[in-house]
Amino acid sequence: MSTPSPTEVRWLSAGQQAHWRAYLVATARLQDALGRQLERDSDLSLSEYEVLVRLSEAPGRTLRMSLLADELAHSRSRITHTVRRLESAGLVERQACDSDGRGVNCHMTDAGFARLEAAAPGHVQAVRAHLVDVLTDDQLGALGDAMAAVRDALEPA
Amino acid sequence: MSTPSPTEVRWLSAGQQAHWRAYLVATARLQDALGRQLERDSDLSLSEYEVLVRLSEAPGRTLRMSLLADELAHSRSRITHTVRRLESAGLVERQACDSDGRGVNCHMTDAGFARLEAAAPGHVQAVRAHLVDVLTDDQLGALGDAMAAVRDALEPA
DNA sequence: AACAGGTCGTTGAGCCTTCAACGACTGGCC
DNA sequence: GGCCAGTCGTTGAAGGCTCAACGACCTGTT
Repeated sequence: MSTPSPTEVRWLSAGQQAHWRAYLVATARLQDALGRQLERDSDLSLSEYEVLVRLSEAPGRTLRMSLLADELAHSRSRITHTVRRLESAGLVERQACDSDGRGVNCHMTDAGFARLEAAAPGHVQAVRAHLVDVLTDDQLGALGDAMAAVRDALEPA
Repeated sequence: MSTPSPTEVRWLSAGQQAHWRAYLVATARLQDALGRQLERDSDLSLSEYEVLVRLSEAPGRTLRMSLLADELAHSRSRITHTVRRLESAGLVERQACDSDGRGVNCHMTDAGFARLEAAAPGHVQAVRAHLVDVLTDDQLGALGDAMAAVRDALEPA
């Protein structure tokens, strides 16, 4: 046989499909609720918040654009746009990268840190209310392990 | 005490945070990969695909707009826009709703069904490759149960 | 030293979603 | 019957993300 026969489609079982759809709906509702809470209480989008969190943990509160993109699994273009908004809000500033002329360092300002400090409690509270406190410790652990496997299987090839 | 003291913030433990972030990154990568596959192979967005799937399962391949919105956890406005695109592609058509003068029924055309049949194998294959086949049955079950709990806790209040 | 291929970050157009406002209709209540 | 609050679906503007293309820079090769 020169042509490999188009193998039969392996559909999902009823159970698998139910799990998959639970994931889809829950994810949609979760992102909606969290984004809405942040926007309402802190005037930040989820993307902006995530960028601020990573910067707050980085040495010197500074991270290269490409690292931000990789860690958050966002496109470079998306990071550029998000950082531009953060910069025009005074929460972040760009600096040239010493070691690489192409690179751009993103540095969190004091105003940015203060904004994050103000936003974090409400966000964490929402993550608890809608996810962490809804699950048992074992459930959250299993969820995390499964998603870690998915994440690792989807290494940016 | 008339004013309830602002209770201390209950931050996430290191483990909880790791699980939460695994979820965030995996979700971002997963939606990216699935959306890209559908767009590339079938010229459909994920939203459009989801609408077609629900219609294909409905009696008469017809569903009210509000039901579509609720089942998919999408806003009504979003459903309107998605259906408008599907309609102008000839995959769907709108009909008045007999029982409710406000309602609009969305009916899947034969072309729509054919388009879904063509798109489904590749999509299912991608869901398998990136999620189902990456996990054990138990892991997928645990993931589904956890997400079902999250979904139910986030009933559109 | 010059080049080729790759990476980094940006840009602007196009698409999708959100948001607020609206008209049409319904159902309960007086 | 008439009102009134609420639901349904739509609309258009605004905002965020994707995509393709680009200039600048780096690295290894010759």
